[in-house]
Amino acid sequence: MPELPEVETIKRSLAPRLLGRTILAVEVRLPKLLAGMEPAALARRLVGQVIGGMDRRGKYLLLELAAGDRVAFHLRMSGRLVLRAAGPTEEPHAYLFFHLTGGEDLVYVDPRKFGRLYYLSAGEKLPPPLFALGPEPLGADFTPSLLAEILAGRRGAIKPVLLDQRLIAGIGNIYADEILHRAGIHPRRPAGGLKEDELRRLYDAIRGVLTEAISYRGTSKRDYVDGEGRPGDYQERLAVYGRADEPCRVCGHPIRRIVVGGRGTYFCPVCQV
DNA sequence: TAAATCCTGTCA
DNA sequence: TGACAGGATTTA
Repeated sequence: MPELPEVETIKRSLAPRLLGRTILAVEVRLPKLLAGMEPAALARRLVGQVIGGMDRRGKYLLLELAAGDRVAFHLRMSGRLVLRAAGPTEEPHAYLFFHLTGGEDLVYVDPRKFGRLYYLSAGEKLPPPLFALGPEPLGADFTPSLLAEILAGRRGAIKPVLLDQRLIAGIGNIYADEILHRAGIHPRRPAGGLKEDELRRLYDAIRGVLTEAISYRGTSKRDYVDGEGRPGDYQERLAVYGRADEPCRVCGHPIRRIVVGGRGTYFCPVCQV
């Protein structure tokens, strides 16, 4: 579900409200969420710890504990992390509860059960999926020349490259399509074959689309809400994603849907070459 | 490079 | 009823 702008929005909505709170109890209703760890072991580690802040790496949401340990959430397709008043819940897909001081619970809800949680001890090496992440596309070190390096020599289509978290961290299916439309690049173009001006447009589109989407607090197509349960607004700004047969906002030609790298892909056959 | 897999919900 | 869904890993 959530891509970089959505995870960033959740982080911003939760961070000020979680800061300084103590975890009183942990309740796990879906053990497989824990990626190998026993529910009792997680509770042992967390109870009594004070929350020091939140961070984001790619699509991972990091809950930072005052002692230096961290909890990494990956929400995958349908995960939500929300802070709300404590109390018994029979909500069908609420699978993890952090009971906090201040009378609120941090609750993880995930109908499709794809999400995962990793406990990261202070100073410990990151587990493979986090360790292997590519650069942050909004970070200072993500430069046009770094993008050129990442794409150089790749014969595969550009869209799956944008989706590969080991190459660039945080772009998902919605924003890959939006970025390629803004850049005027066909999703099946070989990644290593872009001309210099196309590379520059792609770079600007990556930073521009992601930054704009954050300012609109993410895209809510179905499940996504921020840490307070509020949907985002960027769905109203989407140029191509989910708009098959509707007119391109730039040229009026109908948007097409194809499959690229196994993912539904929306693009304008006139604007994107 | 593609398909299967993990899951449930929604929509045509 | 079948197709599809904002993700990622494993297998062929």
